[in-house]
Amino acid sequence: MEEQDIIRALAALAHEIRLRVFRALVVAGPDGMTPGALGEALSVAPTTLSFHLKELTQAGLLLQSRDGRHLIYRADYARMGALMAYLTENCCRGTPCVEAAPSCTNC
Amino acid sequence: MEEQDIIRALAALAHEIRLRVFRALVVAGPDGMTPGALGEALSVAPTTLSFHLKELTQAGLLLQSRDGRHLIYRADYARMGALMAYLTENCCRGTPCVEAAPSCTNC
DNA sequence: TCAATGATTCAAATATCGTTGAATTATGGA
DNA sequence: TCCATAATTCAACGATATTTGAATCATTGA
Repeated sequence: MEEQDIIRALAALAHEIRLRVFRALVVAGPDGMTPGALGEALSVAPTTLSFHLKELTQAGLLLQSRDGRHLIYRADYARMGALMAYLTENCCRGTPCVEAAPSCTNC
Repeated sequence: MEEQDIIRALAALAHEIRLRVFRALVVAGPDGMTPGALGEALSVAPTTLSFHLKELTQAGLLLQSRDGRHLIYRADYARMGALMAYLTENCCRGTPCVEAAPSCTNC
């Protein structure tokens, strides 16, 4: 991932609705969720949700597919992994960082 | 870290200048850097840099101290670690995530 | 105390982001 | 084909964020 891709992904996640949408989809797993289900679960208007789903998708964090008249959004785990790797790469160059991020070992 | 803290930190990092400033300070380590040195290294005007340093500091990602007439900024590794932990916490709930983020094991 | 240096704050202009309702596209079933 | 459903796109408005030069604050050394 290039610097601009990282910035785009960070910007996409740096919004209350989008962060909640992304987390909901991470929890939902491979089955993903429809905009209708997400909108109901998070109490977000269809138009507003559509705008944010587009932002997340264009940032590369979500994958979209269709099932009949439903669209299905899923978290792109590989992309999230790449973002984590980029941040971790810089985070772990110095000694203090290793001590400060012990949770990384959970992976 | 609360959701709002996470959003603030992500928003702070989601900007070209601020991401470069933060990375420069991570590389600089405990000694930190002055705004003058950062401005020269990254070719950013003093006023603009000051604005972004304030953003990063208020987001909790930087620590500020004074040495004579120089200010010294340092990356807050603990905060960065907490941010990584929050993202990792959600990232690692499902199986796909573990496979997608192998670099986490470098920590 | 005064001048010089390092850095920030302020105010104004520009650019970008976020929300909303109305209109539009896509699909499935009668 | 026609209607209902699921979701998006469009346009306009208001809210935020970013940049810039001028002014201000803090500190050191003469």
